[in-house]
Parts: sequence; C-alpha cells; structure tokens
Amino acid sequence: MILPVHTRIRSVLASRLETAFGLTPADQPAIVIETPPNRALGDLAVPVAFELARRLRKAPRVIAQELAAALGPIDGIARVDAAPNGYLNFFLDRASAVQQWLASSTDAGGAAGTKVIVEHTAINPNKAAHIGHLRNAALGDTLVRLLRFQGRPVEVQNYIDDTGVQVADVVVGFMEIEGRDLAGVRAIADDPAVRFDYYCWDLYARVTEWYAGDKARLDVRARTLHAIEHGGNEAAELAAVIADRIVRCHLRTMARLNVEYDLLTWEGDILRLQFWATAFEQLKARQAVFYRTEGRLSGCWVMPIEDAGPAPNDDADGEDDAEAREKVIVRSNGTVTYVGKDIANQFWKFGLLARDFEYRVFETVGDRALWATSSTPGAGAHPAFGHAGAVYNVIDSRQAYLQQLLKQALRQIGFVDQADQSTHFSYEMVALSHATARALGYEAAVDTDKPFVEVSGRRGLGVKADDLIDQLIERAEREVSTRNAELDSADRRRTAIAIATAAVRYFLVKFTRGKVIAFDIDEAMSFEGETGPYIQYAAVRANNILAKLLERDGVGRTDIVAAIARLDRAPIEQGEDADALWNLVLEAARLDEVVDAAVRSLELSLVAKYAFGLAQAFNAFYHQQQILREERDEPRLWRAAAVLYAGQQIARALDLMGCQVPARM
RNA sequence: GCGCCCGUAGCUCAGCUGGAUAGAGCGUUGGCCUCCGGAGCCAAAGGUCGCAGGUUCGAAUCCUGCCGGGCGCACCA
Repeated sequence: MILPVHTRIRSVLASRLETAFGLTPADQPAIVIETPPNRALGDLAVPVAFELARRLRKAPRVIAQELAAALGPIDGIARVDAAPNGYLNFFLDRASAVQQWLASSTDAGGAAGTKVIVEHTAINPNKAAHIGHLRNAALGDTLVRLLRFQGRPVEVQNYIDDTGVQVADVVVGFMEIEGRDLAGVRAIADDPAVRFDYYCWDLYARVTEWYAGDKARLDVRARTLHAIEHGGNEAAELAAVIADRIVRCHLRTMARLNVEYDLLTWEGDILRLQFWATAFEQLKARQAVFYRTEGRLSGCWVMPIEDAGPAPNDDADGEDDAEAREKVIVRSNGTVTYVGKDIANQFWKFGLLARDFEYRVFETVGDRALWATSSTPGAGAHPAFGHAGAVYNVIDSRQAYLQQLLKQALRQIGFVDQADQSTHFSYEMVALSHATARALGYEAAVDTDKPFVEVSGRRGLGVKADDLIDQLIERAEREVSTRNAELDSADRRRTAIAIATAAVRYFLVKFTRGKVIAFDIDEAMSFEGETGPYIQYAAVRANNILAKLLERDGVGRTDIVAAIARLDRAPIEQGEDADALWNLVLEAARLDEVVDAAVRSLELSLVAKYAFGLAQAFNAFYHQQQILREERDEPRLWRAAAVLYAGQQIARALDLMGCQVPARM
C-alpha cells in the first residue's frame, strides 16, 4: 500500500528519535515498516527498537515503550502499541484507510522515467516452442507488466537468432535428408494442414540422429552455417523462410498466453549492418580484447575473463591457465562468436553503438504494430527503439557465464553505469518429471538415477507449448460445460481459454526462480488448490456478488464508495466480523508493496503467492460473512466495499500475471 | 578442479533486506449445498528446517566446513 501514513510514521519517528533520544537524522537507522505475522498484533510493525537496543544500551521493550509514549497523535493512525518483545505496532484508522484505497485504486498514471528494455522469449526459430520457453516468456512478460504497473516505460524485445546452428540444422534436414529445395520448403510452410513448427521439431531431432550416424556429416552443418552467414545462396534463403515462419508460429503461441512484444531483433541484421565492427573497434581501443598470436587460441581475438578460475583441463598438459581464462570473441577464421554479437546488441540497447537498425512492421494485430529490425531502408517513420537506461535479459541460469561477460565488456570500455544497469534475470530450467516423460513415451530417456528428464529440443524431448495449451483448453471446456450449461459455445470457449491461460501462467510463476521445475503434467493440469483458476474463481465470485447487488438493490460501485463515507463505522471497527473484514481489506491493500518487492528481488513468485493468499482470504470471508442476505444496511455495505476492493485487487494481480477474469466459470 | 543454484510435512513448494506460535497446495481423515455458484469453505493428523560448528538478545534465514543433487566453465548458441 502506498499510504501517506508510511511517510508520516517515518517522519514522526525520526523527529521523536531526535528529541527524545538525541539521535541526529544521520545517526538514525532506516525505519522499516513491516507487516506483522498476525493482524491482532497490529496493522503495521516497526522493529526500530531492535536496531537501537545496542546503541542505546537499553532493552528493545523499554525503547519501544518510550517511543510509543513520546509519539503523540499521527493522522491516519488510531493507536500505537509497544509490544512486550520490542516491536512498535501501529493500528490504522480503518474507515479512512478504506475510503482512501477505494478512491485511489483506479488511477492510472502515465509512464515516467528512463526506458527499460526487457528482452525475453528468444527461442531459436527452428522448432516449436516448448514448456521451457514458456517459463521464460511467462516470467519475462510478468516482469514487463510489473514494471509498467510501477509506471516505468518498457520496451519488450524478442531476440531472433536466425543465423545460428540450430536454424542451420533444420536447413540441413530439409536439403540433405528430405532433398527439398526452396520451393519445396515453402510448400510445406504454407500448407495449412501442416503445423510447420511441429514439422521442424521432428525434423530437427532427425538431423541430430543423422549427424550421430556419421560424424563426417558435421562438415555439412559447418558449410551450411557458413553459407547462411555469408548470404546470397539457397541455404540462406531457406534459413530466412524457416526462421520467418517459425517466428510467426512462436508469436501465435505466445499470443495465446497474452504475451506480446514491441520489437523483434534479428541477429542477421546485427551481422549485415556490421554492428559488431563498431563494437569491436571500441573494445580494441580500450584493450578489452587481445589478439592471440600463439598457443591453442592462436589467431583469435579473446577477452580475459574476470573472477573466473581455470577452465577444465580438457588437454592433458593443463598449463595454459592464461588461455583457459580467455573467451574467444572472434574466431581464427574471422567470424564473430555469439558473445561478440551479443555484446554489440547490448551496446545498442543502451544507445552506445552510434548506429541503429532499419525497421519494418513485422505484423499488425488489431491496431498494434509489431516492429522488427531490418537491414534495408524501410518504413520511414518508426518508434524510437533502444537507448534504454536499464536492460533486463531474461535467460535461464545456464547463460549466467555469458551474461557476466556482457556486463564485463560494458565495464571495460568505461560504461560502468550501463554495466550496473544490465541485469541478467536468471531462472532455472524446466525439466520433465519421470511420470510425465513416461506418459509422453520418452521411456528411453528416463534415467532413474537422475531426479528428472532434461528437456532437449535437439533430441525432440519436451512438452510442446501448444499441446499443453490445447489440452488445458479442452479440459477447461469440459469443466465449463458441466458447470455452466446455459452458456453458448462461443462463451464456453472464451472462458476455457482464459482458464487454461491462467493455469499455465500461474504454474510457471509460482515457483521461485532458483528452482528447477520438474514439470508434471497432472499437476499443471489441475484447476484446484494453488492454481490460476482458483484465483480467477474468487474474482468471478466477487464480481457476481456485486452484480447481484446492483441488479437487486440498484447499488453500484460509486454507491458503495459514497455509502461508506457516511455510514456508521462499527461494522469495520468493532467485533470479530469487523476484524475479519478489515484483515481482508488490509491484505488487499498490499499489492503495491508486493509488486515493489517482486521487482526489487526479481522474485515474481511473490506476486503469485500474494494473489493466491488474497483469493484464499476472500473465499474465507464471503463464506463466513453474508453480503446479499445481510439485512442490515451498514454491515452489508461495508462488506460490499470489502468485496469490491478485494475483487478488484485480485483482478489487478491476475492481470500482472497476464491472466483475465472471465464473466462466469 | 572452479563458479552458480537447490536441500523445509508422505509428495510439490512458500517463508519478503535475521525477529513475534515454521506456512500453503496435493494426498490422508472427518465435517459443510432447504443458505450470495462446492473450481469453494471448516477442522484434524503430519516437520531433529541435509549435517556440524560459528556470529547474534534472537538463525530455516547470515558466515565457515562437510554431505547429497542439478547446471555451467567450447574457435555451439
């Protein structure tokens, strides 16, 4: 909650610490305001007495008591209590707090501050998206929504590696295994009966086997990759068609989960526009990279790795510690590695590269244009991309080493602030539980010595995102149909989609990011307990209670807000029901601080857990206290206010996770 | 070998910058639809917080060392 009381508490405490304890502002500890574990203890808790205990050589309890006695009245605070253990607990003026929250909760301030770039998804455009990619997109999109909620301008980028080995492998598959030319691939890609991303998923796995059958075939890959990078040949054209079509598949998949982007950054454009050349000059000028003339890395441009121990001794001698601590940026054949391209991209994101892409509209959905980079002059007027003040790269923890190199490169050429503002949003991978791997027919991949089965696009092991979503929608539709026979089929479908989306997205953000998700299909398919649909259900019920109140009594939102300003306050201030009502409202007010904590710690599960806890609290509340059937006006309207506020905050929390509230479910 | 992550109830996980009785979900057991929709609610059972030290008035949380598991350390991305 962003209450002015917080500020008032801080300023009054600061003043009393000075007058009653002789502590100048410089000597005072930061005043932390917490939420007590139990609301009977207080609405807000300040542990400042603990901080001061040693310095003042007094027991925390005594300090708290003296402070409480010296405080005097604070606007918005009904009562202050010094707890026996030393906490200073504040009780809010409930009625005025509720009025304030209900009045302020609808404001939508414009975005302000420096632009933040969030890059997420970044799936290799050579196969269908799988469950692991969904964790990335769900976290990335939620981060975007949280930052926007805080009022920051955000640009969402999706990096497309259209010139890497993965695309090359599928090109090899089409050309060498299937013997197709450009027209042949186009025919498949444009065949409406073929799910092209699924087709490539299988083909990619076949290519991996094909290589394994004869190692000499890896030369084909190298030649193909080179041809793609060079351009102007059939392999390159094939790669372009494949990447384009697969990206469109990915966009459709992500759109199903309410994930959108502002800009697609194509690696091919970074190459063609020679972004690397500019970045390379900067790195050389600052001596951040060195040319190796001897040893294993002779002929390469390398970057020393800070704070890294020796790499494994893959060769017997193990003497080349210096070389082991260097990362190749430019290969001895003159081509740039992934790290080099990424460094150039990172420089560009901060507006440090002194050049820019050309741009084109990739597609238009509704009235919203999705832009893509281009290397040929195109659209003319376009939004200003790049030039960010902060960058979040959402990539799993396996990329930590490379992300570290990015920061290092920025720092070494003197862009210390930008290095500090470069954040690797790291999370652990998604794997498959043994049960799910078996259910999918990956029996051979189940090694019971391992706790889970790693997803592998290369081997074709994994749950395809669209398959999962399809199954969830199907299940949801059955549920909706049995519960809401009166809905027409279009409404049932729409509702089922909303439920399925919430089920997937909630599942993917409810874990802390440091945890490997051993994906279990049965668990993910559940709509009961700690799930997205459970939370949606609470919001739907809240809306329905309010709708009936409007229908029956003609009492709407504004009536409720107006009513509580003049009603007797007893229903929110006296008795057990009042306490329960207040607890719900107070919890609902915490959304803003939860968002702040989530962004600060990059622990988006905080939002998920909060939304779930609030839904639980709301469910308990309306079971315990009747609203529509309460005959006395005052309690009924106060409770309606609580339903209104809690329902609205649940809906906002859901929206932050990209989930909607259906009309019925 | 070095680095990062994980180890909390039968299972899957929370526990916010150390703090007030360690919490959810699933599963188990028992209740609740003449009552605003049961995707729900109420209750019970279930924990040496991997182990051992240390710091602190106070440690699941911080430090050190072990044990167990995962990932990374390519002229791949």
